[in-house]
Amino acid sequence: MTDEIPEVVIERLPLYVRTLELLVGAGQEVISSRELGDLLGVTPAQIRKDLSYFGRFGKQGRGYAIAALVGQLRSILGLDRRWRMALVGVGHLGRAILAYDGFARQGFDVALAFDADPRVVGTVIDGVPVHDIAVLPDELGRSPVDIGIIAVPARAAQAVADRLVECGIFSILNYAPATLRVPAPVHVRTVDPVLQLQSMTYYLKSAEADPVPSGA
Amino acid sequence: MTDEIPEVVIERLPLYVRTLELLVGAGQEVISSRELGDLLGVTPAQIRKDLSYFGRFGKQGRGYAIAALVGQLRSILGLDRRWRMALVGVGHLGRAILAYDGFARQGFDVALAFDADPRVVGTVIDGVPVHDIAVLPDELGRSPVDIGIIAVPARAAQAVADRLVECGIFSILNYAPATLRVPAPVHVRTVDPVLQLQSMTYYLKSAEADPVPSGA
DNA sequence: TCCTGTGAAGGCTTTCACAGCT
DNA sequence: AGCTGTGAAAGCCTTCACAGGA
Repeated sequence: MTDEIPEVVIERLPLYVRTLELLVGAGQEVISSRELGDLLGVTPAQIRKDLSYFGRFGKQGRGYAIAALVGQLRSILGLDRRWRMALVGVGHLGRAILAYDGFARQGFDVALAFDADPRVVGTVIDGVPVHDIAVLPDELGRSPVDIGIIAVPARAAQAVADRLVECGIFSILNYAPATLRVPAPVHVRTVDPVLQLQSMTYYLKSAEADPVPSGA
Repeated sequence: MTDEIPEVVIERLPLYVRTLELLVGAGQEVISSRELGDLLGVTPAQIRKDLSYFGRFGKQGRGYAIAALVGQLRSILGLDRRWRMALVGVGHLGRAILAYDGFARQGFDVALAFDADPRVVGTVIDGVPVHDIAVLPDELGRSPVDIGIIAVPARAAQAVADRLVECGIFSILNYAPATLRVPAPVHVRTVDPVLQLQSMTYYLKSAEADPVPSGA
């Protein structure tokens, strides 16, 4: 009964949370949709509509009590608990992920790691044990996680995704430059800065051809 | 006269290019919109519609000549040349970016770097000279770049973005967990895996409450 | 027969605009 | 007066469905 809230709305909520938490830290107690919209670069109507999917959090004439709203949104998003993640691939990128403390600071713990290279299997990196990818099902059975992180070469990414799905993983954060096909209930988010650069160049190119974008 | 091609379309083109290049490498010469759609998880109609914004690249009854299509798309996106980038922030993340060869392999060169820390200013990391952020305008005047990469702490990100914009930068790849406000002609793409995790947990949470997603 | 290119339809998302509460 | 919550309108994007070419 996940009553059809548009995915775009869900994807904006973390943005609201982040900015509201900054305001809490700054001591602000109340904010209007207009003010929050200005900070985020979205329209006030969009903020009000988004929030209205989940309840009535505001006070007419005043705005939203920031601390209370943050609490509600964190609870809606499931950010009121910690989440366990398994990392697959401990090459350059995987190691950077293990060394990064930003996930843990936000409640996401990398609990275990996997790799195919026998030279790293059995080691512990930044406190995280590295297992052989072959024992993925065993280890995830013993020590279940909520989220899988893929940090392997593109050519291996689909096979890893398939295995994670087989192990009952429903959420995948994919760092490989590959399009992953997964069954419907599984969610994939891909981190791919090259793809992002490759779409920005379209506008750079157009701008060069037409240095005054307003004209003609 | 950038005749209003929806941004979502532009953002899909690099995806098409990537998959088509894989097929070229595998020796395939022709592909139908249905086949490409299957590989990418999008509808054939969407692929045909997207491509139709730019021309008529297909042959009825046959499909698209892959090599030719890749060439067209790369040219449309501006991927038929190299692009110069400036990195701001050479902390952990910035160094990982400098060490990463994936940008250069795709035609994006980090030409120079900036930081505020006097201990790194003047050094050369992975072949890239690190300048003081204070001389950003001078250095970019001397050695212009097309794209700025922000890899500084969130609290400093907006100020860096403002400076890059002042220096005439129109494209920014932002790794800081911050919402950047920039004037209209400037494009920002943000890389923020935490935000992506924070929206996936919504679905994990719902699934736990309702283990059989299909039921009433 | 197979598949593209494309108007039209359909569906989804954003924005408007205002009743109603503080 | 100020601001929310929300139906309705507008706008945008995707999908349909088919004419027409190979």
